[in-house]
Amino acid sequence: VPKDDAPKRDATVADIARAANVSKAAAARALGDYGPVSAAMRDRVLAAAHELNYRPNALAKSMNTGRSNTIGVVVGDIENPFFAHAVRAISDVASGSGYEVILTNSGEDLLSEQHAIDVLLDKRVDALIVAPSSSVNTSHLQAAQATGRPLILLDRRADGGEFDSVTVDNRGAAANATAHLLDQGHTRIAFISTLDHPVGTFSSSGTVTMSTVADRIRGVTETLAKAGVADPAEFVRLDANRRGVAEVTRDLLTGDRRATAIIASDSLVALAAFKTIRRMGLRIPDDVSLIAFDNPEWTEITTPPLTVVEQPIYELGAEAARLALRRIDGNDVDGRMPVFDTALVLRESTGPAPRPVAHDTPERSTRST
Amino acid sequence: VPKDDAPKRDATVADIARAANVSKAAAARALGDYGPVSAAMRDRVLAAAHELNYRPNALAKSMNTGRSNTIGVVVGDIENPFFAHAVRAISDVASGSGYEVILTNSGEDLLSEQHAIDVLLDKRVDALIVAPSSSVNTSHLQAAQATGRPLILLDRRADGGEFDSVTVDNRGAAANATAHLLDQGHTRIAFISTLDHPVGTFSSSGTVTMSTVADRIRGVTETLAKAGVADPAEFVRLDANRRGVAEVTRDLLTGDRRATAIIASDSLVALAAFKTIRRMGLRIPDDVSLIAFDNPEWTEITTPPLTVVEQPIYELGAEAARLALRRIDGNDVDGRMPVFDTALVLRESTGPAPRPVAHDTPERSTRST
DNA sequence: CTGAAAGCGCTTACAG
DNA sequence: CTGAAAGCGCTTACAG
Repeated sequence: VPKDDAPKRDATVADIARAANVSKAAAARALGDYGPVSAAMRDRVLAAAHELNYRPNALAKSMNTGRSNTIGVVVGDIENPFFAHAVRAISDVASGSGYEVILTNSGEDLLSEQHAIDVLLDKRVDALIVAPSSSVNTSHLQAAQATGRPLILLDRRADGGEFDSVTVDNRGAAANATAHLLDQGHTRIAFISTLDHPVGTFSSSGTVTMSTVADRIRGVTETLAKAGVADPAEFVRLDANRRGVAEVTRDLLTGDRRATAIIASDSLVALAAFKTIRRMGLRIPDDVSLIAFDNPEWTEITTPPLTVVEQPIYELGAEAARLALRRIDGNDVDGRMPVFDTALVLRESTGPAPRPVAHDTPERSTRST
Repeated sequence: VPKDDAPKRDATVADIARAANVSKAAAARALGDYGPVSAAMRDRVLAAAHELNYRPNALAKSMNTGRSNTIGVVVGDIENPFFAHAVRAISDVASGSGYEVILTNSGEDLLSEQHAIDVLLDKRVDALIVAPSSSVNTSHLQAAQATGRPLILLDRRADGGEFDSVTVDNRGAAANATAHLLDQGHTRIAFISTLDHPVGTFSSSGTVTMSTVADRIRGVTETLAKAGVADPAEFVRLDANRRGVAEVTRDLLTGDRRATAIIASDSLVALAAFKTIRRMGLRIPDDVSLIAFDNPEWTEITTPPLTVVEQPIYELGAEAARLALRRIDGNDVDGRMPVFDTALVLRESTGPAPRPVAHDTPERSTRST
């Protein structure tokens, strides 16, 4: 059997050194472009490297330098356009500085998130960007931070430590949306989110562990309370993940005390709610007003186009990446917790609240008085 | 200065061995769970590891084992729902087998793609899944394959080698869409794609380097030719990336010989075309029929809902990942080039071709009999 | 079952 | 500028 069969093994510096007839150290210097090498020697080494199809082993390099030029990212759901856009921004900034991104999906599950972070840490990523599924259960975040590697929270804050975070003013955003609806005469304003929340009516915001959602609920309920609405959290629904957005929407819009407006916590929820409203034969905004968090392009071409809360998603991701890079470089960061503003984009899915007359609803009338 | 300051350095097997008073080899065996260890020793080692917050260095492990438990993925654009969905599938399958995904965006740029592949190869990924931006310029793909690591092409084929690929029957899909339009009386059927193609009318399919697009063009033009349409490629437009979908759409729908139907090569193109058509004051499908490749949920809630070519995207990604894993395990694979079927989902954006009367078009009439 | 040694492919001091 | 040696943190044979 001839030995020039298949070159299964990758060429190494040693191979190059041998082929170029120089010491390993010299070959390594020429290849890695560090330390002094004579032009002649460099040429010989590079030629040999090219000849043998040399590819440096980044793993070996990382072991020595202690840096992997990699940023680990953990998001809730890559398929949510919000995260897709943010990840794109992170990738752009990272690769602009010679870093690669390892992406992981937590599915908004705490255990998956913990595992993902462990794996990324084991791979010795230089920094971690994570959208934590819980702002309460943060021992894994603290552990990650304890390794000394930079950790930046994306879109969500967390308790139990001094974490860098890049977020949006969710409370203000929700307050604005709510105020807009109040202006139009709405008081029965629903908020739908797809947390992995126990089925049932929302009781106190103390149980809401995702910071974005907690902030938005606060924005809604505070604004309603200030306007004199008796039970501001009456139409807050957080169990859309378990029950399905469709069912939650249907319930909200059926019965005696039905909601006249819905705020959807992301574009996916808005889409599902929109479909359900249509299927119920209700009109937007005549029967129900609808506001969506996030502003994907399709919200402009529905009938009617959607009123949305636009978030600076790309900036959010880009800033998280920049923060991470600065931390990696050991710089003490000033703006450790930037908070971006949102914009309420008024389109046609919001309108005056329907007059509170009992119209053609097929349910039995059970009003005492 | 006290030395119990900050434990900057990560704990290593050596540290654990020292703390547990055993040999490095024994500690390594207990930690790595390979080789024989007595229960007592294992307990002592594990306790020490826990105490010192030991995290195995996956880099070091990879150097020895030659496997990184990582799959490198290169897509054209993470923000395209097509790729987001496919990547999700890849992640699901990969993490189900203990693999992580390193994601890279090529922006459909050949140089970025080459660079991305180089970096991933240097990081010693165990396999590569790439959606090649060109099926002609494939030297980097051949080089990647020459390293011996599995390479699976996603969504697109490539010349110049025996590449595994997971694709869809694009020719058939386009043919079906075209036939449907022909049935409705359309003959001036446009196809719009956002390649980085030189501005100008499409001439011969030989210049189209992306296999999916080339296949779709073939599907359209062959079907038109078979139906007796004189110049089947007359309304093929591949320069939407440079000129913008809006401008291309406007041109197609203006003038004497205007298109009566448009096939959009992905949901992003469809969205832009839809907007433009509306802005022009044209009705869908009365004035123009529209078919989109891909079936994101929003296509159901536009007015009218879109007729789409649905691709089994998740299956595509999942199968690519499965193929990669099988290749990693050294199994010779049977179905090296699975081709999935698509489905034409009829909704309301396609209808009878408008009667060929000269209506209220504001341009000068320059027909010489 | 346990330990000492060599090696993975690089980089980092340190002498010539 | 050049080379020999040690080391990064593990795993892999190989003797006890």
